[in-house]
Amino acid sequence: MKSIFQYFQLYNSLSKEAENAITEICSIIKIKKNQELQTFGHTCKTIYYINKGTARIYYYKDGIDITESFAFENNIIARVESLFTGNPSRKAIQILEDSEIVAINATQLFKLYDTYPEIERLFRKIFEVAYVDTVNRIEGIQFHSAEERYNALIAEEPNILKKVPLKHIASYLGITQVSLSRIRAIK
Amino acid sequence: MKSIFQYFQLYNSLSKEAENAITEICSIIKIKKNQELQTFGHTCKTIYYINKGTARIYYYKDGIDITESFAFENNIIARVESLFTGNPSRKAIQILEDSEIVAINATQLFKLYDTYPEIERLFRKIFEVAYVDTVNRIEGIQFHSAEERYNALIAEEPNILKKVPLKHIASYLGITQVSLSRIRAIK
DNA sequence: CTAATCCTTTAACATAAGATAAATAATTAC
DNA sequence: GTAATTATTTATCTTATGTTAAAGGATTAG
Repeated sequence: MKSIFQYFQLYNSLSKEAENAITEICSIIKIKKNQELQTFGHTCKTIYYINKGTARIYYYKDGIDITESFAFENNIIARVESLFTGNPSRKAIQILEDSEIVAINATQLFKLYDTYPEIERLFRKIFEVAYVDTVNRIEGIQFHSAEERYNALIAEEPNILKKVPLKHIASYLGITQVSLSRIRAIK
Repeated sequence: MKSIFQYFQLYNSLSKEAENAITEICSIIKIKKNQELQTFGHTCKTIYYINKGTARIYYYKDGIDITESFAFENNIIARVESLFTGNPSRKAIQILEDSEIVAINATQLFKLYDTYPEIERLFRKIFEVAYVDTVNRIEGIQFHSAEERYNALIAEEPNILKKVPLKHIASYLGITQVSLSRIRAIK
């Protein structure tokens, strides 16, 4: 298991004091499959890091459950549309496998930015990369067929089929479950 | 015409020294319609602010010209997939109306981050908002019809039809020009 | 272990958007 | 101002994906 500080190291190295300051505002959550880590309607004040397990961000669109994104081991998950705007989130975070999660108190984190520019820099870089990933995802959505998008997802995250129900993969890909089933049947 | 510092003020206020430091690394570019502000293949080292005019980021996908995004007066435009990764950009920036552009030298800007945490914070916030916009755009692409997306774009940017050829609007919406023409004919 | 619930597939039909081609309309270059 | 180029529309045919319904599998609760 890679620690959160090894993950941070990929973006920006931190002094021991900065690491300690972050440790102070983190807590570990053990949470079971199908539980809600965060629910709808509140302003998001937490950034999560997945030590172990799988989660998804989802919302309801015309009463239908839509998966916005998945997060797997050793990655960050946050509802940025609320975290960065202060608006209440229309989205929830659901756990898809029994998980161990680090919860970072974002209110306190943003205060640490004043004392530790290195921490502000770390999270700036983390979200810059997430931003680039999102820009690239648009290209995938607009210019690949559903079949191509499905194959690309499997190639990128080969274990996803063991971790995530197909209905969530379908909505993440922007297609119906029936369509996904048809695509899978062809092979 | 709103100055770039009035625009920055919306995100984070700057000391006079920080403003001066930024001014030092900016230059003004006057550039005519249909010119390329930046071309393919180089690592992007510039962030642009549009004082006046219109621009788009585009790329070729299987030989077809695709518009990734538009930028209008008093907004930032940057090829973040190159700026934040250091990879050469597959994308170019084209000017769509005679324009006046502020070019910010990003290499020097990133150096200023070390001296002026307030500048790092400013750009962190600018790109956090851009990131949120991109996350929201995915929702629009996946769960609205082409007609709904077209209507939403017109509602959000009513003057776009005077500024931008329909073929660019079509590729931005992820549809063919023929499809867009059909959608427009219905009304 | 069994019943109930939830997940996935299959089938039949409907529809939005793609592909290609050709006709107009608008813009640009000389 | 005219010719050449570029942009937009229209028409026809094709195809991927949506919609609805129903059946078969898998998982979960008691």
